[in-house]
Amino acid sequence: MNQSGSISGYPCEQQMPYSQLLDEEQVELLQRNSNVVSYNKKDIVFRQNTRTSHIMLMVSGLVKIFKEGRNERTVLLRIATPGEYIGMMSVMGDQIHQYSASAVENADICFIDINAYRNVLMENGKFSLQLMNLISQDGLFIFNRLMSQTHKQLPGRIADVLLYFAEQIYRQPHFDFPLTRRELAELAGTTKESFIRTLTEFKNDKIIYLDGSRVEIISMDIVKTLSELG
Amino acid sequence: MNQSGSISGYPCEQQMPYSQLLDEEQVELLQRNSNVVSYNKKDIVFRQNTRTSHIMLMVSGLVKIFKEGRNERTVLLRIATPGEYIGMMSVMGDQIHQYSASAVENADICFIDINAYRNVLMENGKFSLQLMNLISQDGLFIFNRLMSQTHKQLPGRIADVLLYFAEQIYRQPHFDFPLTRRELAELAGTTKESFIRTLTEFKNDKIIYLDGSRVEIISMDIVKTLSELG
DNA sequence: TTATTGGGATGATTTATATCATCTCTCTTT
DNA sequence: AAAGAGAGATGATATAAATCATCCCAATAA
Repeated sequence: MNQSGSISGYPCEQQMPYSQLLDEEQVELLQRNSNVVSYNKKDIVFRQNTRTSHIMLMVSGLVKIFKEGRNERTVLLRIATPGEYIGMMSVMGDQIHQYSASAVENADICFIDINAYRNVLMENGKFSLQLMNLISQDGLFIFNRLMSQTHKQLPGRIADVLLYFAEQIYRQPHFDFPLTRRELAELAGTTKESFIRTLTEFKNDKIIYLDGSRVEIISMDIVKTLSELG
Repeated sequence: MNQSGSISGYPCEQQMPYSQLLDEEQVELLQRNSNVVSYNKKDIVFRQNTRTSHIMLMVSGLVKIFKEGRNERTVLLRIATPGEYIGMMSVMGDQIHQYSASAVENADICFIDINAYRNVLMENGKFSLQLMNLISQDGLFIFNRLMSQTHKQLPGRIADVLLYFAEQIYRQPHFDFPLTRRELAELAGTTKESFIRTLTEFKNDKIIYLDGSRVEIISMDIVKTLSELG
C-alpha cells in the first residue's frame, strides 16, 4: 500500500514523450524537479477525489486506471504502460483526480513538480502543442473505450478487451492476462461470471486458446469482426 | 443541410474563452483568419470521420454532438452552447472528427484557421495552458456522461438528462426540451420507448411537471438522489 | 380534402446479462 | 496438517430494458 525506493531523475527524460523538443535548460529544470518512485504490485498510486500533486510519467511496469463507484461498481478504464502520463487530464483539468491508479505489476513512476512542468509548457510552445495532442488522444481513447462498454454487447466487449491487450499493451496475439478475471470483467464493463462465460465460449469456438491467464488469439479476424459488430 | 450567411469575425473574440489573455496583435491575427457561419436548425456542421479543417467556436444557438453507430445506434454526447469549442479534441488529437455535430436550433459558429490558432498557442503560453485546461475539462465531462450511461440504470440516467438541461444548459429548473424524445433517449443511452416510460413515471410520481416538451423539476432533491443512486 | 409521415405514448413479449448458488483448486495462514 | 480465503468455473433463476405492436395526433404533402 506504499511507496519505497526513489532513484535519480534521469529515466524521466528517456521516457518522456517529445523530450527532444526541450532545450538543455528545460531538461535540467525538469530533472531537478523530478524523482522516480517505485511501487510494488497492488500498491495504490493515487486515489480518486484526492488533489493532484505532480505530473506522473510511467517509467516501467503496468498501472491500472480505474473509477471506483459509490455503489461498489468499479470500472477499469485503461492500463498505462511506460512512456505514458497518468492522471494528466485531471492535473490539467480541475486538479482533482477523477479516478484511481494502482500498480498491476511492480512499476516505477516519475513524479515531476507541476510548476516546473508548467513553466516549461509556458515557454515551449511546440512541446505544449504536443502535450495537447497527447491529452486529446487520451480523451478520445477513453471515450472510445467507454463507447464500447456502453453500446456493444458482451461478445463485442470481450473482443475489445482481447484486442486491447494484443494490440495496445503487448503488441502480439499471445500473452498472459496481467489481471484477474474480476478485473478483466471491470475492463469489459461486465461481471466476473459473464466475462468467464463469454471467454469460455470463445475458447470452445476455437477463436482463442485459453489456459488460466495464458491467451492466444487463434482467429484475429473473428475477434475483430466481433468487435466491429458490437 | 447547408450553411448560409457569413458575417464579420468580431463576435468570435467576445465568445472566446480567455481572449483577455491575448494581446492586440494576436486578437487581430485570429480576427483576420476567422469567419462566422450561420446554420439553420438540423443543418449538419460536420460529420464524423471527416478531416478537421478549422477551430470551431459556438457564437450563438445550440449544437448537438453525437456519434453515429455503424449498426444504427447513435449516441448523443453533449449539447454545445455559446462560448464552447466544438470538435476541439479531434482537432488537437488525430485531426479526424470522432463524432458529428448538427444544429439543434439556428446557430452561429466562428470558424478559425487552425494554423493561425496554433501560432497563437505557440507564442502565448498562458492562453495555451488555459486551452489545455478546457480540453481536459471537456474530456472529463464526456467521460462522466458516458460513465453515467454505462453504469447507472434507467432512472439514474434520465435524472442525469434532466439535471444536464437544468444545470448546464438552461440554468433553471424549468425549461423546454430542445430535442425530440428519440434524441433525448440517445442522450440518456436508451431507447425512445424506455425514455418516455421512465419520464412518465417521474411525472406520475410528481417529481417533475411535464407537458409535451415543457418540463419543470418539482423535486430537485429527488432528481439528484436518483442520479446519485444510479 | 384526404393521405402520409413522424413524434409521442402504452401494453405485451423477448432477451441479454446480472445475480445467486455451488463446487473445485490453489494459496496462505496458523 | 487443518482451515480459511480468494480465483476460477458453471448451472439455475431473476430482471431490467430492448423490441415489437399498436394507437393517437399533428404537421405536411399530394
